[in-house]
Amino acid sequence: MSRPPVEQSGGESQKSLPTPFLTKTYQLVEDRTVDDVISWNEDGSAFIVWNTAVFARDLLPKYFKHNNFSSFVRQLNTYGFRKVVPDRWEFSNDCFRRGEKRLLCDIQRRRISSTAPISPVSSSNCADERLISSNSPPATTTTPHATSNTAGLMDENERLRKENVELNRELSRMKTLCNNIFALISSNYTNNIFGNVSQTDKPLNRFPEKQFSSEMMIEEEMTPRLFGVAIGAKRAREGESGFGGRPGSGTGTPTALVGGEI
DNA sequence: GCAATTCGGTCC
DNA sequence: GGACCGAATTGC
Repeated sequence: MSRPPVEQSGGESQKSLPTPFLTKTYQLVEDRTVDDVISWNEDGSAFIVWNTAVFARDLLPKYFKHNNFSSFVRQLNTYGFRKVVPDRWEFSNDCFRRGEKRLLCDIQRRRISSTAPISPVSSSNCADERLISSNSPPATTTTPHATSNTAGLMDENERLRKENVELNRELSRMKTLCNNIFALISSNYTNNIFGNVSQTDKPLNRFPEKQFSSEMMIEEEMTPRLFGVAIGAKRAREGESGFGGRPGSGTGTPTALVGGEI
């Protein structure tokens, strides 16, 4: 573990070499022997400092000339890293990924105290991507520097278009899933409130008989809900005045349902 | 000259 | 209060 990295002085240098900070940080994250202190996240898109105290005390001095965690974080911010999870020290940069060390070359330190504005031509560099898009993934196999010309921009545009289609598809799936959840909750809730419909033949994982259309989804969205159940909406049943029971009193509480298999 | 480090400020 | 940034300082 933990030999301080050797500064690259030669090798493949048609690109600008990553700065020592980036290479050292990458080695730190890669070092499997300190995974309990700092490691990649599950998908390798970010790294996590699990123990900031140990990290600052034991690891920082080995790689840097200080043991100040806030200085380390300051450096990360300078290189465009973002803290991505509120309750833990997980930092992400689109060009800082497991197994993609060569992408480090595309991370650029933000200019400080210079009067020169950020170059508009090289705005596709990952370090500045936050100015444009906070979490778009890096270009896959094409060299990121190619995006500085028109063809590159068109490629990027096409890639984003495809990504957009895929995300819309995902959104649609999620809406359907949510709709099913609402329907399930509503069904169970109704059963609990109105009449003791025989519980024996109403297992929890039974999906409702009725199909939910997109119009119903819109209606659902327009209707105020409590725990996914529309409130203030007309009920088909007579003789009931609004909520007759307490939602929490039944077995169909949202937490119980959501916690289960859908 | 530039990167690294530190301190203090701003913003939400 | 946490996350991030600006600027001054330091060191190579």
